[in-house]
Amino acid sequence: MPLPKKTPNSPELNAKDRVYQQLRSWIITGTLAPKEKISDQAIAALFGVSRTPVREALQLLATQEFVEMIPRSATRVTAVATDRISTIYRPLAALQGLAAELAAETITTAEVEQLNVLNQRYEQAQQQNQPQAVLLADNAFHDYILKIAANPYVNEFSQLVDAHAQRIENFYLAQLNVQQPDAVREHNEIITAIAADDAVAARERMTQNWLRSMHLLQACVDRAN
Amino acid sequence: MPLPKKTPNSPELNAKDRVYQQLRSWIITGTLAPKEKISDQAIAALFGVSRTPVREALQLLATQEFVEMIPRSATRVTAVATDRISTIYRPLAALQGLAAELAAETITTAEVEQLNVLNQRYEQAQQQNQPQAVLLADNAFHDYILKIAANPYVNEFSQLVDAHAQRIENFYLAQLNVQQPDAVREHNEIITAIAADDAVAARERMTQNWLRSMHLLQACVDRAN
DNA sequence: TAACTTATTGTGATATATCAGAATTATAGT
DNA sequence: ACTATAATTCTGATATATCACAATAAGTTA
Repeated sequence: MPLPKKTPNSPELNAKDRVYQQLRSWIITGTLAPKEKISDQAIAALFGVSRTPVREALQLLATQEFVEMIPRSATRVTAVATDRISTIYRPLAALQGLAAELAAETITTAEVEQLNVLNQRYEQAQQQNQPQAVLLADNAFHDYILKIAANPYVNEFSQLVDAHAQRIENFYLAQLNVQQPDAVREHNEIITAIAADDAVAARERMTQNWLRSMHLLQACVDRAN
Repeated sequence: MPLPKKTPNSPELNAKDRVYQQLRSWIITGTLAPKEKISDQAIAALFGVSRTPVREALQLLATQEFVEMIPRSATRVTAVATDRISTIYRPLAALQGLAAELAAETITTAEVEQLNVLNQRYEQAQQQNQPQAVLLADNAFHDYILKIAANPYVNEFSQLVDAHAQRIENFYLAQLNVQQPDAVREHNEIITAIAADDAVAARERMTQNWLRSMHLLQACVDRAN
C-alpha cells in the first residue's frame, strides 16, 4: 500500500507563500501598522528563511499595494486608504454587480438554499452584535456568490479590492455600526433576483448594496475626522 | 551648472522591470508562442543578467497569467484563452463601463475635444484597413477614458484584462474584420454621453461597445474552429 | 525490439555573498 | 553646544551556489 503523500489537505506551502499569506493577513487586520517599516532581515529571521523568499513575498505584496518598496530607502506598510473610499468601493461595487449578474445566469436551487443559509447567519451575527463576526459573515455571503459566478478575473480582482476595503473597515471597526437590517433585506433581494435568473436586477441590487456600504463607511470616516 | 542626472525621460529601469516589460510584450504580440517553454537561464543570458531578476519578472508574469510556473517542471507561456472570451470580456466591459461612468462625472471640454480627435484617428485607421493600427487607435481611445476616470484600480485591472484580450485579438488578427463603422458610431455615442455628464448612459453604451466586440471576436473564433 | 533501470540534465526553490547608495550615527572642529 | 564631515549600518538589487526533484536520455537486460 502506497503511503499518502504528505497529510491530505495540508497544502505544504513553500517559504515564499507562507511569508506572503502571513504578512498579508497581518496588514489587513492591522497587526502590522500602516507606515510601519518592514525589515526583510527581521522577517527572514522570524520565519526561519532567507531574504530571498521574503523579498519575493514583499514584491507580490507591493503589486497589490499592501506594502511600498522605496528604492534605496525602505519597505513599509502602505497607509490605509481612508481618503480613497470611493476609489476602492466603486470598482468593487461594479465587479460584485457583475458577479451577481453571472450568478443569476447559472445558479442552481441548492446554491440558492445555501445563500439563504449564509444570509441567515449574517443576520444572526448582527443580532449578537459582534462586529468582527458580522464582517466575516457578510464576506462569506459575497464570496459564495463569487464562487457561483465562477469567473477567475472577477473573483481575483474582487478579492484584492475587498482586502483593501476590509483594511479600512478593520481600521474603523470600533466606530462601525454593523447593525444594519437594511443589509439583510438587500441580501434577500439579491438572492431573489439571482434565483429568478434576473441578471439585470441582480446586478443593480448588488451594486446598490455595496454603494450603500460605501456611504455608511464614508460617513463613519468623516465623523472620525 | 549641475549636469542633468541621466537623460530625461529615460526611466533607467532595473533588470527585473526590463525583463518583465520585454517578456510581457513578446507574449502579448505572440513573439513568444503559447505553450513555449521559457528557460530562465536562457533569458538571463539573453538580457545579460542573472537568474534572480528573471525569476522575479517571471513570478510577476505568473500572477498575471501570462506564464505558468509548474513546480519542479517548467515555466511556459500560457495558452491564449480563446475558449474564455466571455470570461475576459465581461469583466472588461464592466470595468470600462465604470470608467465611462467616472469620466462622465469629471470630464472637461478640452478632454471631450481630445476624445473626438482620438475617435477620428480610429476612423481613419479603419479606412486605411490596417488591422494593427486599428487596434492601437481603439486602445488609445479607451486608454484616454481610463486616464480621465483617474481610478488606479479600474485602470490597472482594465489594462491587465485588456492585455489578455489583445493577446486573443493578435492571435486572430488575420481573420479579424476591423472595418466596423458601428464601432465609430458607438464611440461617438459614448463621447456624447460623457460630455453630457450622463453617467448612466455612458456606462451603458461603453459596456455595450465591449460586448459587441466580444460577440464579433467570438464569431471569428467559432469560424476558425 | 521492448521494457526496465540508471545516469544526466533542467528547473524551481532557497541560501548566501556582494555591492552601491541612502540613512544614520559617531566624531571632530569651530 | 552646534555644525560639518567621516564612518557605519541598512537596504534594495543582483549574482552565485546548492539542493531536491522531475523529466529525459542512456544504457542494460530479457
